[in-house]
Amino acid sequence: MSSFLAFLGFEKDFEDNLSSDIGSSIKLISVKKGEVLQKNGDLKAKGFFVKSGLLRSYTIDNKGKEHIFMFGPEGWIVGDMEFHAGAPAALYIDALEDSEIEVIEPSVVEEFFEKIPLEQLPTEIKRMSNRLLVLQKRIIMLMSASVLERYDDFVQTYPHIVQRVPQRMVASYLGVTPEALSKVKSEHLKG
Amino acid sequence: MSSFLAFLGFEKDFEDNLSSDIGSSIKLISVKKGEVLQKNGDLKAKGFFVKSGLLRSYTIDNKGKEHIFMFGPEGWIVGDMEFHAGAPAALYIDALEDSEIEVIEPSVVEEFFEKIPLEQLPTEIKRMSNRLLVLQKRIIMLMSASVLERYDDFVQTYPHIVQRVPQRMVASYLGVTPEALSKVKSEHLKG
DNA sequence: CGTGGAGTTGAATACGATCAACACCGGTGG
DNA sequence: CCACCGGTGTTGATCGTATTCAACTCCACG
Repeated sequence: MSSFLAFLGFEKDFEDNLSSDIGSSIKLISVKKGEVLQKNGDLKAKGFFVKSGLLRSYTIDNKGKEHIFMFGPEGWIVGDMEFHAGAPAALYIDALEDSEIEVIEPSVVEEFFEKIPLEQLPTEIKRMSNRLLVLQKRIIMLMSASVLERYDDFVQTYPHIVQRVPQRMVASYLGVTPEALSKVKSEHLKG
Repeated sequence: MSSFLAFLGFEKDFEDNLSSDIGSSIKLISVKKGEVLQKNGDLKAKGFFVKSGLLRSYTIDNKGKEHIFMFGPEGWIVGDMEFHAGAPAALYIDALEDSEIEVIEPSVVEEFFEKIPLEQLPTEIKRMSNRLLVLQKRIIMLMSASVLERYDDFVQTYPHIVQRVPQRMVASYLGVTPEALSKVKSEHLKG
């Protein structure tokens, strides 16, 4: 049984496939680097379970600048929380590497609720609450930590991601420009 | 049945008491304005269901500045997501008004999982996912919206809160200084 | 009255954004 | 093999915005 409630929380579950849980409504696709899976404004946002490769979700503000909301390496589920209301998607989602993706239709979530074994529930709940914790921490960092502190925290929390994405995307995730991150890092080395 | 999974997601549930669900491990307390319910570093963070009054959760950064993470008016549950790991609390929680509070021990969450009626589950899940959506939106706003945009969004989303807390606390929630918010607002009126 | 918290305003400062130039590297094609 | 190119990252100069520090007003409350 894979982590399905995790759809809601983008939780990691490395071991198996979603499709073994719920046969219907899940299809496997291959996407190439740069391919867009979901656009801002799309109706009926979907979930994307990453079997291999790397996705990202992001917004584009009214000045055309990208802001990365999250990265999705193997075993993670990338999705837009707007999905549950059937509301238009707030996030873009595209591939940073060639990837194998299982696409989860919103309707499957309902289906899942009727099928979940009870003993599985606490685990799923913990995974969701863990995601809430991650978002809580991100908000606190954005409000109260310096760029350097946020960068150090990111490197420590996601060391594998740092090596796979260009630095300008880390900057985007941290909420600063690539130039600012570059300068802060070089300042740090001198200090 | 009140919203208990909501503990994880700070969800609102106006109608009834938590204590009717699970007799044990819940105690009712009265706190006065200014009273501190939880400190940063406390072991075993608790949940606080607000029967009446108003709570807030916040951090204090290494320069001594407060940053409000959330407000908790009647019917909301305020808590620190660190609770689930038994980790030290990351947030302070105190009362902005005299309040009646039901204190939820972490152990009760486990107990709840064994008792929840199945037909209640989808509702609880939706509430949790709604909280994830709220946090997602907050992150996006912090990264991509101006102070004025964030303020307008806050007023529209929580009109009742704006009237009950001093403006400096709204500024703290938005991630700016009270002076900056004051100036942005007066600029806006002229324009 | 007087006191303290809240909000506003102004001046100086700090920090990140913006704009521009350049070095570096990895591919591609001549 | 080399010349070219696009993407990336660095650095510098300038600009804009929020922070900081300070003074002042306003009000609620003793």
